[in-house]
Amino acid sequence: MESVAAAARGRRPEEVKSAARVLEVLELLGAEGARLSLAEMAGAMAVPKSSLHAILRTMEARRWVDLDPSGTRYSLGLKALLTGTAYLEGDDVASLAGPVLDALAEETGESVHLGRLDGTDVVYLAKRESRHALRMYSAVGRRLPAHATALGKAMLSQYDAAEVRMRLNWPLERLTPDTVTDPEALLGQLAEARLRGWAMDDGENSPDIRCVAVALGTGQGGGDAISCSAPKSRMDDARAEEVARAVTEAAHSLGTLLKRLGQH
Amino acid sequence: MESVAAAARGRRPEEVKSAARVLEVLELLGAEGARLSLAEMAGAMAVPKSSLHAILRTMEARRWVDLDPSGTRYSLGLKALLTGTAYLEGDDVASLAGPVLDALAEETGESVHLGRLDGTDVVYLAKRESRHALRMYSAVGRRLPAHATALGKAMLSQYDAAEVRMRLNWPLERLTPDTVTDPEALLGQLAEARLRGWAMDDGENSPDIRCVAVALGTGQGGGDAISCSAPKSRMDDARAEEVARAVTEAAHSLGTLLKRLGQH
DNA sequence: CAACGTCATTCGGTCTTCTGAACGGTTAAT
DNA sequence: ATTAACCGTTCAGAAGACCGAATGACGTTG
Repeated sequence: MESVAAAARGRRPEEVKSAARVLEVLELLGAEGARLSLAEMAGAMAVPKSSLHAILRTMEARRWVDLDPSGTRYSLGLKALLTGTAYLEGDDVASLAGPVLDALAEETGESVHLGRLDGTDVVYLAKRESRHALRMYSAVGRRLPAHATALGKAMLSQYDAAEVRMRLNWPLERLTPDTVTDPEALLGQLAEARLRGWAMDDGENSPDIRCVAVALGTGQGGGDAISCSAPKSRMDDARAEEVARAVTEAAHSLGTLLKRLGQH
Repeated sequence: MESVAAAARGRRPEEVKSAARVLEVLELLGAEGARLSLAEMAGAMAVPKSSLHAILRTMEARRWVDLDPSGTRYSLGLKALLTGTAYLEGDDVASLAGPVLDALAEETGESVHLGRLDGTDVVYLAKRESRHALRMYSAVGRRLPAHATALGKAMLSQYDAAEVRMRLNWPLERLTPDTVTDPEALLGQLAEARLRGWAMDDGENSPDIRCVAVALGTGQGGGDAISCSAPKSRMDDARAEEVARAVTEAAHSLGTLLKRLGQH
């Protein structure tokens, strides 16, 4: 008894338990397709059913989660809609990026993304879909490990090797056979990206997709980057360089817009 | 002492306090522009600063809220992005509506919305912007009182008068000089909308904007509707009828898609 | 320069939530 | 029909969050 209490007292309770659990529920329902039962969620979160039950009732009363007609499966509720779009509206980069992304998507004809580095992950802030039938899957708000994406490598290449070693989670997670997991190989790619000004991903997070990305100059909050993705069949090396020029130009023009905004 | 405890015991604690507060924080930061200090939020929510402090620390650690460099103003964090888009992805209506809205926006050249009834409010699920320079402001996730929007009236017109009287909050809130707040006038408009198949809003939530809406046949979850909005200068009565035909057609084709999905 | 206003933050006693086991309901398989 | 395996839900003891006042750190104003 004593030892457990002492251990718990040792580290300050920096977290409010039920607050953290509310957030975990939202992350879980957001990540998985949704449609989870209370017992499934309790299992996934390693939380007693009875505790989660009270929390879900609170969330349901406020319409942050919905309950199936059957009363047994939870999904995100209508109130959850508000937060995502509100984040984007309040963000300078995301709200200025719209026209720039439109133009880049128009020029290249391929899928275009704006991403932000968050810890070891890249988060998609905005996208424009390719007009081709064959295109990559992605969604605003979704995360991928930074080391396996062009966006992530473009942003990581702004830091020096020591900093990169500290920021990433070693060993690196493997998503496809082509994911770069060797530290030296990754640092080599980052150095190369720094020199030439753009980064590339060659089937490292989804097979058959190649992607080219350029970081925005503004080091604001860890960094943002713009990318352009296409199936390998439409992105050979020559085409990649061509696309890289267009992406660089887009990143530069967005960077200029942001600087102008910063000076009022 | 006893009386307070007894009163508290009388009603079951249906809500987990800190869970509810987390949600309130998200709603507050989502609704206001954001950038609120701890003291401001504590004031707005009628919660002690010290209690809110612990909750905000939890939310910040998990990146659901961000703290200014100055360390004194909170805004929504990156994790908040996930929920909104995930809700839309998991929703059959919203995910099927894309092409239908595209076509309607193309055909009319005006702003087009998909909305859902939630209590007394309409929530925007998706939008397509007008190609005209002069256009209405709106955002996915935002709410407006149902009685002051074409979308809301289209959905309310599916219920009978008694049900409508129960569902709305009386007296009706006034948003503009033209907002209909008289019960009989509103019920009259709903009856008219039911007969002709579409509802109209004439500057009732934003001055100078007219809007035409049609409910989807599927009574699924309170109801959804599609609308088309334009400044009065581009939407006289004749044009409104023309637009109503196009919106009706779009609503019908989306309804058909949904029925097909329902039958597998 | 000092006094003030505002801000986030800490601290211990009290009250709430959390918890694990038991309950009643529904569906599926035997 | 009976069993079994889920589901959500309840309850009283135990653990932890909540609260108000006091503190420290700013930046601003007189």
